[in-house]
Amino acid sequence: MVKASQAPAQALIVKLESITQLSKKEKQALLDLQMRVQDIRADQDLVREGDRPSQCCLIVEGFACRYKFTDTGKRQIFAFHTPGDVPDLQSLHLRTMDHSLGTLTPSTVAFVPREALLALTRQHPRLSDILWRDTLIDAAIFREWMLGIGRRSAKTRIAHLFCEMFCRLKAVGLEKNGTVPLPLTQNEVGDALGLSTVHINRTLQDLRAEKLVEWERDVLTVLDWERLKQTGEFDPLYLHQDQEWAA
Amino acid sequence: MVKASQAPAQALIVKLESITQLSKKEKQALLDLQMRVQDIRADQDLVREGDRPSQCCLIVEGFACRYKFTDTGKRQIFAFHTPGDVPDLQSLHLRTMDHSLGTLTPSTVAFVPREALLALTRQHPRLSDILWRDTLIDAAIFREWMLGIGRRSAKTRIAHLFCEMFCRLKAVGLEKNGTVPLPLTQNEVGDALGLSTVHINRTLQDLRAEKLVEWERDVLTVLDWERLKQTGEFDPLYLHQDQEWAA
DNA sequence: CGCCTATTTGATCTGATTCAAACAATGTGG
DNA sequence: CCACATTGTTTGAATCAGATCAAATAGGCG
Repeated sequence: MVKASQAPAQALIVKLESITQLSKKEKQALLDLQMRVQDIRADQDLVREGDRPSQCCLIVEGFACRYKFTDTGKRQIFAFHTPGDVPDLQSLHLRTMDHSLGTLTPSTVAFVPREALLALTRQHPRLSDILWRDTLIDAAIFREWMLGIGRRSAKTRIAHLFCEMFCRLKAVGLEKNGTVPLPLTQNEVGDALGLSTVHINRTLQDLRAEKLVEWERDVLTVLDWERLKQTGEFDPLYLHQDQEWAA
Repeated sequence: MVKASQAPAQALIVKLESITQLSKKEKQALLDLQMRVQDIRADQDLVREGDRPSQCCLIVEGFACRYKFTDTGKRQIFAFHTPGDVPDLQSLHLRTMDHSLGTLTPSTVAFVPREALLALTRQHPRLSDILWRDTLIDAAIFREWMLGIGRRSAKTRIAHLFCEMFCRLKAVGLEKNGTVPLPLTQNEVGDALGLSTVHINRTLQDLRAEKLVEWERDVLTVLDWERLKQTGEFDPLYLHQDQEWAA
């Protein structure tokens, strides 16, 4: 039981340690965090626009995304989330959800009471800073996506997304010789990049033909990092993985 | 001297009080905040991508924006900022700027040392929460813009921006019978919405013809709020002006 | 095997871009 | 106070990146 309830916190620790070193005491505080772990099917909403959640979701395993629909029924995906992420950390300080959060694959999710997290920030100001920092990086990613959607070509956008996901997954130890898990459909990528599925498909064929990446059976393989980076106009600065000031 | 140095903090207080009530002590702490006030010309950068600022900017008067260029020289504006905003509050926890911040009009800006703000968050956890909350609202606005750029038509996007600016300016007391200051060029609006200046101009003519708004000499007049809201698919939820949980 | 979901292809259409130039407003120096 | 420069708005015409519609193919799985 103890073991089972600690694995989830461990995912969070790995994620936060990809940002900065944690003290023994801080790690223990995270391990002591009250949480309810649950396995969830693919394509299930964890929180919905309009909800007033009293808990936050920690992705332990699987992929999730945040999204919202237009009045005319078009979906925009704002972010993809991977193990260790707390996609709705904003619920700590914003009562009502202005968008939804759902799983993309079968996932393990740990629900942490808002009150418990709030108490954590009071008792550990440094952890508070790190969590704040995490939401700021989240925002930086939004901006970068915005730049892509608003000003970059389809090809650049897709290459950029691949670069980003590769870096982020690598940071939490999910990269394995040039390969990361990326269990998304072309439709989902389209909704994330503001493009139609058809156009994603065609552009993907370019990228493949140019031998920059392979993307099959939910696994992304980077064949030529340098050229992919260049094609995607990718500069990882905005991911703030440098760790400075995260102390 | 005292008076002059307090006016700037007052702008911040007004802004934060549009989010939640502040105690006397908290207000005093803000008034005591160390800051250097400066008048700045239009179109000047306050902070640049790559900078490692040791201070944050408080807009006391005027309009500013955050932006970034594509490798091919296209600009995306991420946000417009108005008096009371601290557009680069993220510098509190992210060392390197991943985008730039510049004035749009002649402005008065107060520079607050990062250390002073950091100390403030340590001494006043509730102010810390409110500032964190503010950065989360910032992120919510990014998401909404993303939704617009990715999935909405030009007309909807522009109408939406007008709605948002109207609400935000009203919240800080800058609305005057259906009118708010909006000193932007069509080119700037284009760069914010991911559209060309020409297309902005043509779409604006539609909006005008439909008698939804007037926008002349830097002043936006809303003629038909209900239909403007509807055209812009505008739901102010994402601005989180409700004040709940901001305590 | 047969169902369901995802990918791929083909053909056509369109919202928005681009390029180019005219026009209007505002400010500047002589 | 006017000529002129500068910046922003408006118009027109041609073009294009990406959307849409429709249908075929391919995988995965109970």
